[in-house]
Amino acid sequence: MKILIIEDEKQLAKSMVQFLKEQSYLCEVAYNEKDANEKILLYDYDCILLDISLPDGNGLNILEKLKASNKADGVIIISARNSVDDRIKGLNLGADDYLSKPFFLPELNARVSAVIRRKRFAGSNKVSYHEITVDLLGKTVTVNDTEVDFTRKEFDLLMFLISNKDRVVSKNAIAEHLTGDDADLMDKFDFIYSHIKNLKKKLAEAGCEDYIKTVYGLGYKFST
Amino acid sequence: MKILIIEDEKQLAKSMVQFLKEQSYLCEVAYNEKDANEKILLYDYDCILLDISLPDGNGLNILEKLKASNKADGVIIISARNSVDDRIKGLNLGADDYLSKPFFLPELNARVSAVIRRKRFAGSNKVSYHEITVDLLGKTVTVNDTEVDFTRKEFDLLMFLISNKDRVVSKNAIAEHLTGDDADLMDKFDFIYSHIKNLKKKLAEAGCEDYIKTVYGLGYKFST
DNA sequence: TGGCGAGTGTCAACGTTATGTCAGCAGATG
DNA sequence: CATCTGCTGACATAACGTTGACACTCGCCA
Repeated sequence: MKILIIEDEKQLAKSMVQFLKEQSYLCEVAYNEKDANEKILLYDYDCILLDISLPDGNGLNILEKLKASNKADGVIIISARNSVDDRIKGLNLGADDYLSKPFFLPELNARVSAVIRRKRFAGSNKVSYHEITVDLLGKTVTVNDTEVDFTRKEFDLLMFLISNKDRVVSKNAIAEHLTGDDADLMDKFDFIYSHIKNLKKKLAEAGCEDYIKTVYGLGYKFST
Repeated sequence: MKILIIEDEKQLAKSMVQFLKEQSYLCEVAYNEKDANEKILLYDYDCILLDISLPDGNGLNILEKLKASNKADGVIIISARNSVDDRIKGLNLGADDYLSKPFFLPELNARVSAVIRRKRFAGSNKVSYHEITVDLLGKTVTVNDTEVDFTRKEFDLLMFLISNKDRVVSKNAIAEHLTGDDADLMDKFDFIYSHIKNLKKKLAEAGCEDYIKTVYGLGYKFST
């Protein structure tokens, strides 16, 4: 189990490392954004402890990058107790959890192991549904062994629907998922209608009709 | 999405309910352990907000019971800032998250939706009653393996009746449940007659007659 | 740099569905 | 029987979803 600690307070970072090592985790530390980005490229961590308030840039930037490359899973945000907004932004950006400074080390441990436990059940890089296969890493979709082109938003939307197959996803959830956290878009659903429309169209052209069902008053559901 | 709030400070409970209702969650409140245990038996909640320090017994008891009956998933512990030990105990007992008092309501919301989002990946959520099966996530109802279409209100109503099976539910309770908190509708029952009528009709068409019984002067009862 | 084009979000008009209201009738109650 | 409660179908309308056309943005390449 490998953990990345992104934290500029060296003393704190040190004691975290020491403590987590005792729990037999492998730890690496990044003291700034640049450092962190490099490490993230090099290795897939099981858990990332991210201090939101770094000196050389907001930690949210890192989180955004993580999310963009589908690695935001397993991130625990660490923040000063008063920056509630950042924490909420972080959670909405896909962070798994957060911890307020100052915290107790046993608490850190409880959270880290909870996150790792959770990630185990997350699964692989390909998601299939009948004749549709989505490759998360390659960002491609194949229907009956033919590759179909989707734009990025369409891809994200399809992903989101498929990974929630047989469940109704609310438009709120979709908006949240597609925009990250663009407050302006959160309560406007027109753009969702647009994407749903395009997605349905492309799927239909590929021979997949009626997979996306609208659930009146609630949202959409991917099912047969 | 249904949330149970276990909290003895009535004023706080009230503002939580108000806020969460705005986010379109259905809320119920229990002010003490006894009350809480009863409600937990009656319904599967999507999320339980549990104040650890209740007057009539430690909230951890409730959590232990929840865990014993496999319902600890989705519990968010609420505790006074200083009782760190309780929080750690809670997390180790399987609670999903915690929140320190005092907290900001948007933070509550972020955590609740995170917990619910997480639960989505746990597996489907179904409730059965004889030949009727209700899929809460898929928002579908199957009767003898045939899917039956219900509108949202009908679905909610059916859910409410089933989750109170064998008990008389007053029209007041139904109105409260269906409208959220629309004061205009609270004392008008015509719309309930309407929904009951439609519900009965659709159930009858699917082969389920006489499940919904009228209790003159009191309300309705779902039973065989 | 400036212009092109795909990708995204906005909008208005329209079709669809759900939901509450009502008036009158039916059934229960005492 | 008088009264109160509940049932029903028809209806208005508000909420919702769909569509196509369009405007804006942003990366890309000349």
